[in-house]
Amino acid sequence: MSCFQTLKEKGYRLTPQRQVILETLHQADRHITVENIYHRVQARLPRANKSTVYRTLELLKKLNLVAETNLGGNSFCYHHIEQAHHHHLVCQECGAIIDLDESVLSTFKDALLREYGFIADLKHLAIFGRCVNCMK
Amino acid sequence: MSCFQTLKEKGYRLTPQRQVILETLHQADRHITVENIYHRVQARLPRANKSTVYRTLELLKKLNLVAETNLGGNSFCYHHIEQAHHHHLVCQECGAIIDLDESVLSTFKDALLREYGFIADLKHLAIFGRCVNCMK
DNA sequence: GTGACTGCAAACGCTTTGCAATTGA
DNA sequence: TCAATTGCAAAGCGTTTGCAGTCAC
Repeated sequence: MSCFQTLKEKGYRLTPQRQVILETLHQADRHITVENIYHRVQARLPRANKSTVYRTLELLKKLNLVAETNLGGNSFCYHHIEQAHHHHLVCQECGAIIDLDESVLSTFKDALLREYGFIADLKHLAIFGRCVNCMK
Repeated sequence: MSCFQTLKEKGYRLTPQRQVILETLHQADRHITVENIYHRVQARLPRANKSTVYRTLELLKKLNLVAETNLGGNSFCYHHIEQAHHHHLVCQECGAIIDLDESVLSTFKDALLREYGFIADLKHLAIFGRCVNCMK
């Protein structure tokens, strides 16, 4: 996996814990909570500790390998940064989470740059509202 | 203040604590943290307790009188919902928070409705990125 | 071999809750 | 009056940290 290389290149060690956490993030095709990551890691490395998960996520965030998102709960969600969809429409009624393509945002980003000189980093965006089904 | 009426109409009591909290939210022209609200309330009601602030904010949220926003820190920010600016551009470099007008978002919201049938509730939006000054 | 990394346990900060006393209507 | 509301203290929960032992390189 390419992120294994990235770790090594930057001088970080490729420990089993980090491998499993990275693989977990890849396998989870969408957002995933710390709790969830921890459980999946523990299934493969029973002695693994939650602090390691937190510390690894912090490292991966720093290396821009994962993105941190607040989807409305008390805890954060994470996803691997190479994934196709980086944006979420979160239905506040049924909790559905719809992936949103980058392309939809381009005109909006352009407007922000034009009007405010602001370079929007929309990797972590979550938009709240009500989905099609709940509008019926 | 109109929100005093709203409280009463819905059968809630207008206590001094709630008055002061509401006034504090009005006086704070922008987002304000629980900690900040608490300090301002305490200045006027020395015996006031932080749980009261939390409980009042929860009530006001339920009544749609205040909006809760996560501006990136560990704690949430609040602002009175009648205010003109509901959106924030948060500079991840210098921490600057720029108010963003609703109008900029209208085309974006329209696109979401058109493409996904999704009614976006953009009252609480915070957009991360880099501001003009930090781009120099 | 050695410093980066981990597990453990304890601390931390924000938020919530149970309960008895208080108070607005 | 009396249920809604408050203050207080304690618990809850996600996250962070200090440290001694371990392990990748």
